[in-house]
Amino acid sequence: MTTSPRPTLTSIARSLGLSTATISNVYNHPERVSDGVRDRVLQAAEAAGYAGPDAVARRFRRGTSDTVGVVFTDEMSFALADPASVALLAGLSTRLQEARLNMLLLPAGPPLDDSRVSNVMSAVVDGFIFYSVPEGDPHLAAALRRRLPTVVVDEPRDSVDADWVGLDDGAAAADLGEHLAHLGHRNIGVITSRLGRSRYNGPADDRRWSEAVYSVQRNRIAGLQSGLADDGALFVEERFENSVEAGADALQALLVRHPEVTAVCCFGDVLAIGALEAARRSGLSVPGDVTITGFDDIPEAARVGLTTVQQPLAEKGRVAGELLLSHAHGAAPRKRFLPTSLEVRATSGPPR
Amino acid sequence: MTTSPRPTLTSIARSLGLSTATISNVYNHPERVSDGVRDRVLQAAEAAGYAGPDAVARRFRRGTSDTVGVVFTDEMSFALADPASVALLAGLSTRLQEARLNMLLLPAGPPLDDSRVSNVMSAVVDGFIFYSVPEGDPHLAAALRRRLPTVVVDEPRDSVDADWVGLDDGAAAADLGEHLAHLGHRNIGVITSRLGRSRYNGPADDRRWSEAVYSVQRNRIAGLQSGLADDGALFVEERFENSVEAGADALQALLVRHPEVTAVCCFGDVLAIGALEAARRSGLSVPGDVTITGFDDIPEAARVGLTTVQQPLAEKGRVAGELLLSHAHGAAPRKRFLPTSLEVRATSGPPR
DNA sequence: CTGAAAGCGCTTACAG
DNA sequence: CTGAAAGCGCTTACAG
Repeated sequence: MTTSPRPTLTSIARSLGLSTATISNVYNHPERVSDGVRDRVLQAAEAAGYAGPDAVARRFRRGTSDTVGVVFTDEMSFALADPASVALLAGLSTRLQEARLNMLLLPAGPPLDDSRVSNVMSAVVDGFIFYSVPEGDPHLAAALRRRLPTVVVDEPRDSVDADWVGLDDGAAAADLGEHLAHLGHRNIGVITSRLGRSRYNGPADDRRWSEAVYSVQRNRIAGLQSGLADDGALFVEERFENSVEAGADALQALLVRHPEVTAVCCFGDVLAIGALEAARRSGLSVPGDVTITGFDDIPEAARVGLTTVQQPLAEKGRVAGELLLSHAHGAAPRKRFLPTSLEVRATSGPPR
Repeated sequence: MTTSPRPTLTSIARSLGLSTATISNVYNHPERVSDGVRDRVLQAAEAAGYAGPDAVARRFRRGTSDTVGVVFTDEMSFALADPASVALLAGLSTRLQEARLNMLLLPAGPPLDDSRVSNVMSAVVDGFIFYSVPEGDPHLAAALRRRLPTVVVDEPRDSVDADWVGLDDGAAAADLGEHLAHLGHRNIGVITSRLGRSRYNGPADDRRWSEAVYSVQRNRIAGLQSGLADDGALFVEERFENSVEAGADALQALLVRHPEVTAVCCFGDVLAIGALEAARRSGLSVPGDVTITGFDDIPEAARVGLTTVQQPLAEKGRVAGELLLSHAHGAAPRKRFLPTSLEVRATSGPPR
């Protein structure tokens, strides 16, 4: 409205013939200021359109941001499309809100456009949560270089000098493998989201495995294998995206390529729900014609009767927040394993 | 590791006998610096554990934050529990990411603890998105006072001098009312999330309506009423939370209180999915015994065959971002209505 | 209760 | 290609 330059604490002080310290006190320590002065200041501020001390300047002066950066692998809209990551976020937000910290969402973005600059370097935060980024992620490296408290969720687990929370994916997958072996399955399909950095959809051959940078998937495959009887065989179908559509598509491809498959493990409930849809559309009965299992146990899993590996999603977020808040500089990295459990429901059964 | 004070641009400059301008240039305009100097600086920085110019100071100096604050009604974990708001967030993030802006999540939080301070006042942002906050929300008022570009999504629509994007809720609900009237329904139950600020679960009586501060719900009720034949009657059940559990619970209560009800409109798919569950558990067939409809059209709605009002959720987020980015100071507030459509699926039919 | 002054860490014209 | 210097808007001891 006014065309005069934006009002500042200094300009208010000058216009009133007061010191900046007094104006500052009106906003930060009102009890140190006399009522008369306070009212005059507030009134003048109102008139000048001054909404209080500038947020950036105050943060700068204070040296703290009361904000935590949350970094996802690539586009945020992908992360938000999976109820599993959203549940994690919800748990994290609960813990951070208790500490009156805000969450800054930082998409790690596609590679790095200009070689050196990451969002992460310029983010105004007091710490970072990294959610499931690949090994050797440059954003994570950048965060670590800033020497801000940093917690990694899920992956990478071992290759990084930071606190970590996640699952024993190998053991969880082994349980699942045993369940399937007991039911009598020998030829098992696997639907996994991306193993490597490059966009690829198709069967995961040795080359894909050799460039795999997502350790969670690697550990699950190894676990499955170990949980199956010795004669169990795994046929892995990879999709770049973790979506219902990708799951549906992958199931089709898998059954065409490997008709001998009697059970399909999806490394995420969202993929499994897609697989279930595809099976239904193809007229296949589940688990009669094919057993389908998931991972995560999102709310919809129970509603559709999906057999899945339950993991405490919100709790994982809460623990991530806790690790961040209790971070001690220079301490050895802490690794927190959360329990999983196999939820056997209606989509798994013996092969025909 | 080092116990020396945290390195700064100035300390690096001094240790190298260079000016701060040169160090700054190494990070911000590397092409202006000779290779030799750049290498020396980078090496010294590495050795000193200097990760580049301090984010807060740089933001302060630049006067911009490259960040947008997103404000929800109360706890963030509630917002994240509804796929509808998550889809909105995803759409918003898409648009903001294009503009290389980050998202800061700001829970509006329970009332205000200390009377004057809102998260919103101290948030380091260049603008705000408010998502579905009640009329007279103090956080929204605080944001407006900061004179930062602000966009309101859904509500409040009219009482606020800010850009807005949302639906014609009245018209959408009227369509739904007509659909139900055509099918032959006369006694319609409604399940709505909170109407007022106070925590209340039960039938929405006149007192509740008189203190209603969420205009979306008011408009939907009015629309439903107008879409129904003159002899149509509405029985409204209110729940404070917008969750599957609340929907299930509300359906039970509604059918006990009003056995004459043959159709139930839920003002959110999440509530509807809960209602569907409750109906199934009670052995009621849908739509044979009771018609159930939703609102939003989240992905799960199609999968369970829910008749619902479709709204373009991600698009709404994208438009919100667009309005924010194209905000012109002092311009008249813009109001963008997005189209809705009635998706008639399997959960609605004629009463028996 | 109020004020004078330093300084948080940086970037940006500008001069050389 | 490099440097000297101003200044972004604020808060905090400290003195009075």
